[in-house]
Amino acid sequence: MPELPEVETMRRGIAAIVGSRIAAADRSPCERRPILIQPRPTTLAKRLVGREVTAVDRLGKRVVVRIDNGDSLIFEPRMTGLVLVADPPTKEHLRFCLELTGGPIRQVWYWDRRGLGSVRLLTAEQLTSQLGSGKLGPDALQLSAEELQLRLASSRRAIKVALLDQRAVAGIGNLYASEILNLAGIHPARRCDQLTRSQWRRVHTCLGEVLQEAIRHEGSTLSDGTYRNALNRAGGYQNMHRVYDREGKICPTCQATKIVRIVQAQRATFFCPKCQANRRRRGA
DNA sequence: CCCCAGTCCTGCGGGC
DNA sequence: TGCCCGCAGGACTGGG
Repeated sequence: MPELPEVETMRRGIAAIVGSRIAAADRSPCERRPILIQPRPTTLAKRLVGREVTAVDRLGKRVVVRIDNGDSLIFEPRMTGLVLVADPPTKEHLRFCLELTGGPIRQVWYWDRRGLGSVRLLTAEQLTSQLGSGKLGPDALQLSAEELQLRLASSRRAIKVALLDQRAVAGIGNLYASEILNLAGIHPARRCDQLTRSQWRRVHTCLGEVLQEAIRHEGSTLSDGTYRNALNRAGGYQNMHRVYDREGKICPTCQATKIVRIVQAQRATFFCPKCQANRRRRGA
C-alpha cells in the first residue's frame, strides 16, 4: 500500500536524523518469521555503528538513509511496512531498530505486519546496479510531461497498468493510479499508444496534483488502518479519494454515475464510466 | 515486448 | 456463533 505519498511522508518523518550518529542497528525480538535483512544483522551492524547519517532520500517507494561512507540503508515497506520514530501500532510486528545519538531522534523503527518488506544496506555500486536508472524509472514528481509521454507512448499496454511499472515511472501504485486517471478523465484500459499529446499532458498534470495533495494530507490510511506516519498517526487523504475502493458510489466529478470496479493485471481498478469514457477524444 | 500466474505474508470479512 | 476461504497487492520470477 505505501506508495509515493506515504513513503515521502515516512522520509520527512525521519529527516531530522541527518547529522546524527548511529549507535546501534539490530533486528528487534520478533517471534514472526524474520523479514529480509541484508547483509545479515551482525555484519550490517558492524558496517553501520559509528557512522553518520548524511541524508534521507526517497527512491520510488523506498526510504534511503545515506551514510557517510557512501553506503545506503534502504527501507522498503512493500504492503504493510512502516518507518516510525515512536509508538508502534503493535509491539509484535517490530522488525528492526536503528539507535542514534547527537540529534533529536533517538530511535528509528521498522515495523511490518505482513513482513513482505525489507531492510538492506547497499554500497554505492550495489545501489546503482539494483536501483539505478536501468531498474527504476524517474521519480513521478521529477518528470516532465514530455518525458512521461516519451517513456510510455509507444507501449500497447493499458495506461493504468503502465503507470504501475516502476521501470517506466517510479512511485505510483495501485491506489493513486486509479485516482490520477479519474482526475484526468481517461479510461484506465485506454492503450498508451492511443493517448493524444494533450491527454498525456493531462495525465502528467493530474499525477502531480494527486500526489502533491496526498503528500499534503500525509498519505492514505485505508479501512484496515495499517498505514501510519512516523509518529504513528493516520494520514488524511483517504477522505479525498474520488474512486479508489468506492465501487457503487457516485462519482464526485459528474455527481451522477456510479463508480465501477474492474480487474487489470490482477489488480483492482476503480473508475467512472461517464467521466472516463473509453474513446480517443473526450467531450468532442 | 508483453502477459499471466505464482510467491512471499497476515488480517479481515463474506459466506455458510 | 464459529470456522474456512479468499482477497488485498508491491516486487519479483518463470513460462508462454
